[in-house]
Amino acid sequence: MQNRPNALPAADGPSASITARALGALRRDSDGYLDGLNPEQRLAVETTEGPILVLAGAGTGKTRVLTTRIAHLISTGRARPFDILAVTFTNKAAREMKHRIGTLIGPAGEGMPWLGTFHAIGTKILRRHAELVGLKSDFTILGTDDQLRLMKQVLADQNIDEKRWPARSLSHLIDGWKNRGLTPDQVPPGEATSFAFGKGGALYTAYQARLATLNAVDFGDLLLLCLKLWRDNTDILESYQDRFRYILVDEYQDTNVAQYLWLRLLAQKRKNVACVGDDDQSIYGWRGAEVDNILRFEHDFPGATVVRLERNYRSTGHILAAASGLIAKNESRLGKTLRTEDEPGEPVTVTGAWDSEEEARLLAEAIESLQSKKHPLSEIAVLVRISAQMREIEDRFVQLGLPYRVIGGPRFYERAEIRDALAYLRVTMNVSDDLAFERIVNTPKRGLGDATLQQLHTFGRAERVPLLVAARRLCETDELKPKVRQTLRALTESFSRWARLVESQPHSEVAQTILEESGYTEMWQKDRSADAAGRLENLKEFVRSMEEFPDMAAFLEHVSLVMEASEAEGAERVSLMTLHAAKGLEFDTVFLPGWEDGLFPNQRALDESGRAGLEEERRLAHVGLTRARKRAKLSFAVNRRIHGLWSSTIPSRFIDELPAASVDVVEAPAHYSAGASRFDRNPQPFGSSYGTPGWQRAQERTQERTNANSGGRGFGASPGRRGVSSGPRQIEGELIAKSTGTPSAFSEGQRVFHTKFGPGNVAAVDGNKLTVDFDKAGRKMVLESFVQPA
DNA sequence: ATCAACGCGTTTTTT
DNA sequence: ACGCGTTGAT
Repeated sequence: MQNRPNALPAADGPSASITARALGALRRDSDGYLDGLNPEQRLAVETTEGPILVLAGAGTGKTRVLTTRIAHLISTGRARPFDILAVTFTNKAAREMKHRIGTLIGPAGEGMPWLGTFHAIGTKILRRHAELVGLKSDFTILGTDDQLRLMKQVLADQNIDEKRWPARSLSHLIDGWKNRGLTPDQVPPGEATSFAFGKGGALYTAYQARLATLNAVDFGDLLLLCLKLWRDNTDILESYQDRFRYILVDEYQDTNVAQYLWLRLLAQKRKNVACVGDDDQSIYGWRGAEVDNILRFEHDFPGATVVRLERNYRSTGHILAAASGLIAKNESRLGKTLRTEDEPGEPVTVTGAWDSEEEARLLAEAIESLQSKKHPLSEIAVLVRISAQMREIEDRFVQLGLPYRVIGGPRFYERAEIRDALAYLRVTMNVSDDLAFERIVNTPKRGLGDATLQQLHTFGRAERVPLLVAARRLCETDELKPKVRQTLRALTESFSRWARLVESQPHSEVAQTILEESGYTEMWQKDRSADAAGRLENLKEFVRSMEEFPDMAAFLEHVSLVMEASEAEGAERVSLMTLHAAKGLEFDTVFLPGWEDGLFPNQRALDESGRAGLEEERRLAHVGLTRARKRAKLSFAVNRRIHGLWSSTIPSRFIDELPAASVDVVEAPAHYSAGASRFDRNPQPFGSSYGTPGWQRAQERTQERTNANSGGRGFGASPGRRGVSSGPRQIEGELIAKSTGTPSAFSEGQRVFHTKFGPGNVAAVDGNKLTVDFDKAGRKMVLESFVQPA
């Protein structure tokens, strides 16, 4: 261990004098914020000088260390709030940190101007020096959708077939380069040729040029342009190096190369950089995170102190043992062993189900049983590998009337109506926001179609003016048809009027006016589809949320960086989310369904990234297990529908990797059971027995304990055939009826549901065509395959 | 302009 | 299977 207390002379000159530290110690005692830290945590807080890596295992008090460290720096007088740079990945994490610092040292922590996400801080820096990287300081930040639209334009400009070379791929490619800190001229020649017959690099250049003319940046640029700024202007770099006396980084294992370079440039001079993270929780490799950054820390920052936080304050012994045993199978890790002083608690359970539907049912039943034992639903979570698993589980919850909420669903600001509303505001605030203008020029429909837009583009490009200005000018000419000219003039005049309104009225009222006068609200009011009401609701919430900001510009800035919904908390509900969304959360009871090879570990991760992919999947499993305080319940299904096809699956290899002593195999209720062999990892008929790995031994152990009958052998039914062992259930009848496809499954007067038109009654049947009177949409002729019996 | 039919992709998700 | 965006017919 190279950990040493910071009793050695501080390399940093007189600022850390003995008296200063003695005074600090004095204040420290009175504040008492160090009380209750364990020795490792304390070391992590008090080692203020020089590079330090804090390896904080799950539930070891990571955030506490981070916030206490900041409090310590401030209250010992080593730094003032604005001397500290503290970066996080998500706005949520930044908010939480601000809040906790506030409770720790009171209002003194309020003014931490440099606590925020990489992107927020990058934005702040770029706005100050925009002209040095070819921007104006009021540049717009493009979201993913704008980025894609721009990408399409670039491809069209270069006459590249978008079918063959989709904009999405190009977007990925360029994002990948930006994640690695590469500007167009730095892209390795071999890679630049990999898209559209060698045009990859040229397209990147063209895309950047388009961004520049729009005075816009994408998310990657927020970091990349900082790098450029600092490399080209050493004096500015130095001013930031001096400004940030202490640097703290949260979730260091999630940093990508660009972020690493960004940090390294800033930390180079003072080297007071504290990175907190956990290599065992690195689960974002697929979006550019480099586990290597954390694995290489000691190499990158020679003489770094490494502190391991291994005492877990969250989970019981069995849960921790299961998680530790599993993660120990990974080779690329720095190595930590979590320990707890908590009791062993309940073993982790493993349950096999015949199919995913039975799995969902067992899961819901287990939750109901917990509920009846007075376990709060808010302390129960279901964590799935992929979102597609959610549907069946939700169906079950809905049937049982179990209240649940999905965490990390479609984000508020990504909803179409919100993006439309934002586009109106953006154009109002900035006439040259062409992308926003294009989005709403014909929303609601005003008869301004492609042809008109094309004209605007041509004119705008020729005159080098934004689309809105082009529209204004074109209205002065005779080049437009009278009708088009009139609507277009009305629109441009509206925007001018709204822009003036911004000067004189509260911004949320202006927004309200814009939405009404533009006909946007009306568009949704007229819309009879099922979700229109929800959209109007969202718009209302959107306008309301603006009031929290001083002005329109501040609001737009916030929105472009913060893509989160403010969801009502605290309701008594089960939480349902992906494993990724669960990072950082904890619950008393955690259900982990779908532990099957191919699903988890995910086949695609395996195919694309091989061993590294498997290890990342294993880390994901580790993250899942360590979310649980008291109970972790794994399950798998032996049959699952994948892309619509039923296929048989085998239990996840991760199950075998769990330490048997901490795992209980739980039988599904008897009437569904086809015998113990349901758990065979090789579910061919008459189960050819390949190895009989550890977890079956665990099963035997349980069987002894529960005296269960283990008489079965093989499946008795071919894997594809359903319903043999799962008992009579109505759902299956329905499925069979659907798949056998009788010609006239519907009859007059029947109640049906159409995905677009909602519920209605069948008025007439004609072969596979139905005439339906919909409750909201009126009488329509629809194909049978578009409706379901309701 | 609207709606049905066709085709495609389909892990995870933040900023 | 399913949900999407795009195409093609009215």
